[in-house]
Amino acid sequence: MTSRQTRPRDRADRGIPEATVARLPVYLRALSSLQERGVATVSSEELAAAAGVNSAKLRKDLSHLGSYGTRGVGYEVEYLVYQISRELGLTQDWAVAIIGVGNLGRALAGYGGFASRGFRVAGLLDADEGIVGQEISGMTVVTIDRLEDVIAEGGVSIAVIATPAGAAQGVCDRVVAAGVTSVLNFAPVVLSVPEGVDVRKVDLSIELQILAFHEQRKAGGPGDYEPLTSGGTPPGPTQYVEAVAEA
Amino acid sequence: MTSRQTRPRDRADRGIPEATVARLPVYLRALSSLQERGVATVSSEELAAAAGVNSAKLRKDLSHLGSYGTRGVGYEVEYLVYQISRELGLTQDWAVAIIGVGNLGRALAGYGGFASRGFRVAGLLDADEGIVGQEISGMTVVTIDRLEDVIAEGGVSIAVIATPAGAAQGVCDRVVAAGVTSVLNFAPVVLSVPEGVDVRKVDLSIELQILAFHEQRKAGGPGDYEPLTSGGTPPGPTQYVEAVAEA
DNA sequence: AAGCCTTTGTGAATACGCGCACAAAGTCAC
DNA sequence: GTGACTTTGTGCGCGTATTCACAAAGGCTT
Repeated sequence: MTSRQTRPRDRADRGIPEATVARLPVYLRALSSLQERGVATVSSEELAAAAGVNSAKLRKDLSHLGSYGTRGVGYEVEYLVYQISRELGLTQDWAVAIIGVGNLGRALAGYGGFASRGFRVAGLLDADEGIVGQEISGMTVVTIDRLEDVIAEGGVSIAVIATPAGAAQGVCDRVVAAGVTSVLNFAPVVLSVPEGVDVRKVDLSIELQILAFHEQRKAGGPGDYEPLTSGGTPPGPTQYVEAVAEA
Repeated sequence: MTSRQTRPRDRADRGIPEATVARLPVYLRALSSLQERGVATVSSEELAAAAGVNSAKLRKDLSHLGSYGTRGVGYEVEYLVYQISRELGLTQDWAVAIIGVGNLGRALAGYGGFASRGFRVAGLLDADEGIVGQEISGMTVVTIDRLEDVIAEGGVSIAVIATPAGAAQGVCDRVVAAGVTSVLNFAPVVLSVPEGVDVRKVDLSIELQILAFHEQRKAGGPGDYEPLTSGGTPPGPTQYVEAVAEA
């Protein structure tokens, strides 16, 4: 799961609910796919199926952008693509800096989904001098020392943090000080940022843990194992791992 | 953002709300960090701050697991770590197969957060014969032809799909047929699966698009650009890209 | 042992999101 | 031009999530 850390409330948001915003990219993807197949018009029912959502929800989401459908017919694919892109701000291009060029940073640098949506990688930065200077996906890795320069010169407004956990907060502080107001964080830490800065987090192991929870449920649930002290107070310094084996 | 595709409703869930489940891994991470620093006891206020949530929410979340706190004192870190781990099913270990060993698959294979949470990578698979046989993070990449074998022999119950979009649904069908009931999908497509199978999706470009939306808002919003035909009906086959330049 | 102080656990109020179901609006056939 | 049919846009009710605020519970000091 990913979560927003900042802006718990902000309903001067031009009225578009956060839940809707989160789904617009999904609709956009489905629409692009239809467009490639030469489909000109689509009904809410069809598009909803392609996006994996309820059709009433889809219509309500789209209604927040304005009335772009034709009753009895559906939505014009190309027009809708444009309207959603515009609403999401994808008609302008965004410069992003990727900080941390480990395995994940490399994967991100080569990810095609960025360029195709108007995101331009303005810099790859790393602290490891062994990596600095390497060529990754056609870009040369720059030393972290030049972070502020890269942000200023590239007009970077979004930073992607793919560093180890320990380095993330420090990097975050620096990019924010350099004027970045949106951060996509892959490091497994909760970043703290000043008011007005948006942070979104992607955490691979959290997703797996949520799946494990449901998987366990299907298999019978943790109820198989009784609570240690039935009902009661936390015991002293016990090895809880042993307790599992014992049950 | 990541989203659940299946199980829109399932309130025989032992009563633990989905929103709570999604936060438990975050608490667990914060607690582990405290544990490393040798902290024995933590108040809901402190832990909530570390996890980036409201303290009342934290307490209510934890109350769903039972009463593991001591009034006037707080929660015993080690005990809470154990209880959350147990609830999430992390006290047993889970075998996962990673399908698709591109940049992202490689990053996932080397991700330390898996092993430390009880997730064991039982196989790396790819369709590209040029990659099959390579050694990645101490594992040999196996051909996708042996997918069913790897799943059966490794006792895999969770599949991680990191293939190109076009291959994802096919791979998904195969892993489900082979008995996998939880799928973590990194491919930019909506997977369709039978009832009873959980799918979670992680989409890097969606996260960026959501950030772009908020970033645009801060900068003045898309209202700068007027709707094309003010108020009205979708026009014919126009180049909307031009329309932006014109505004 | 009594009282003060801290912190939990939860009732109650509020906000939010979802999906049904239907009226309004438009198309298409004849 | 008229009527039947399709599909949008949305009012409404329901369940879930979030937050506040406080009583109950326990520890600690004297």
